[in-house]
Amino acid sequence: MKFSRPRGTNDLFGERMERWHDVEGRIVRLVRGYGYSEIRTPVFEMTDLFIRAVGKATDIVSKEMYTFSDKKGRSLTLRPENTASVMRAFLENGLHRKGGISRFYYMGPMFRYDRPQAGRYRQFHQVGAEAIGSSNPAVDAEIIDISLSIYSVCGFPPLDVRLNSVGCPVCRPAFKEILIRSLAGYGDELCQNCRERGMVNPLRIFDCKKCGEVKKKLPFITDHLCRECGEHFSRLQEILDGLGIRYTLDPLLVRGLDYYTKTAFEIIHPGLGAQNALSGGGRYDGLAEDCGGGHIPAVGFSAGMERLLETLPESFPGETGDGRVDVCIILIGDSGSMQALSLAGRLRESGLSVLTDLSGRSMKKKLGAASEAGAGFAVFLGPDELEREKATVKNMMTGSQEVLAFDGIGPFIERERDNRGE
RNA sequence: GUGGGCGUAGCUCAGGUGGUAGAGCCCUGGAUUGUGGAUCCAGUUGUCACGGGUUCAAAUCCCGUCGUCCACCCCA
Repeated sequence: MKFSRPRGTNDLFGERMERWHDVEGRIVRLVRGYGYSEIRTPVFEMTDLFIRAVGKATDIVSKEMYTFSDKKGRSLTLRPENTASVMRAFLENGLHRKGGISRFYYMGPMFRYDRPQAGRYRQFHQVGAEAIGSSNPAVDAEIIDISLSIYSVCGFPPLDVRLNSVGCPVCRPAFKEILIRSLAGYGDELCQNCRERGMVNPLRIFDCKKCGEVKKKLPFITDHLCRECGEHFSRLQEILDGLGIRYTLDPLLVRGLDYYTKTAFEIIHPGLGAQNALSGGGRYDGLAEDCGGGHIPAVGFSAGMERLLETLPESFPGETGDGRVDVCIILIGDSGSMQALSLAGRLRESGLSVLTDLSGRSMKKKLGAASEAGAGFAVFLGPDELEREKATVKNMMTGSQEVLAFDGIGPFIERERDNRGE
């Protein structure tokens, strides 16, 4: 084979594709139940949007973007995440003028140039939701509630939410100062990497897996939040408590995108290996302004589809399973293709899903394939039938069969299925 | 970007210390001339990832490349 798929991408088909659809369907029903409507934004945007929104110094922007120039020399980038696009679309379409809270969900491919690994791909898929236009911590709670429910509707046992507040432009810079001062005392104990990034973004040290000992001794941002952030955070916890939503406070939790303010959360799963985050999200009250809009507070989350599918529990209540095809029309002999297709069309009009087998293989193979496709009925069309303008209909369950005129096949199948109480 | 394991049939994998490739599943045909899920019989399937080197001889040893998996890192 001359061509292979680009590194870190996947071909989706067969059972996996079916399960994907099933999961997507459940999630869509769920979020629509919360009043969220779908938004689809382009898979590529002007590069500057991501630089401004996600942050120049983040790993995503500095080394993971698929950036290219179009024929007019404009710099475009395949979206590494979707929140920036949703905010851009929100502002560009003047949706801020509608007032109230705008609630959107999205699903689709994202692109990051990373070394592929368990649960990490260069093209991966996210489903997420954004609630734009409110600073009420109750909306944060709604978002956390939804992101947890995604897993419960897919049959997951209750998962752990790690929760933190990352402050805002008022308190975070002050905390950074405190942190940097504190870090100075532990210079030799930090790993090489952390010593370097300590200058650029000291908060990221909390992400490091090696510097565990030092992390415990550092000050926590939650002890240094400004009045507004502190109140928001404690109010959120009250609401979550009241709703019975369980969470674990994690003062070490930080987010890798610069736009986050106040609430930050992550849902993790132990079965994923190193890439253990199933979903993550938080508040981004400054993003609208970064994108050239006014002050518009917002919260959202995003979940990785591949990671969800890879950890889907055995108990996943899969949809009906078999029976995807109602009827298989089996042509016998080498004439009559047209009649077979025409009959299939008629049956489809009556609402049945129909597969045709016009291959020259053996009867045994054709019936076997029909059975595997889950067909409840096989319709034989051979020289005898064609001559009499009839077809033999076989009930695959009972094995009984009858010769019927073309017009009678649809009603017959319906009757047979009713008898079975379907 | 760094490190390690692995690349043999469509799939899962055998192929001690070098001698030109195998099994199961799948697929196809038959036993059953136009009737499935079982059984039995027969058959097809390969640039042994790619390129180079060592050798009379390489799937096997060496080097490189690519892919894949895992970890670092990062994050969904």
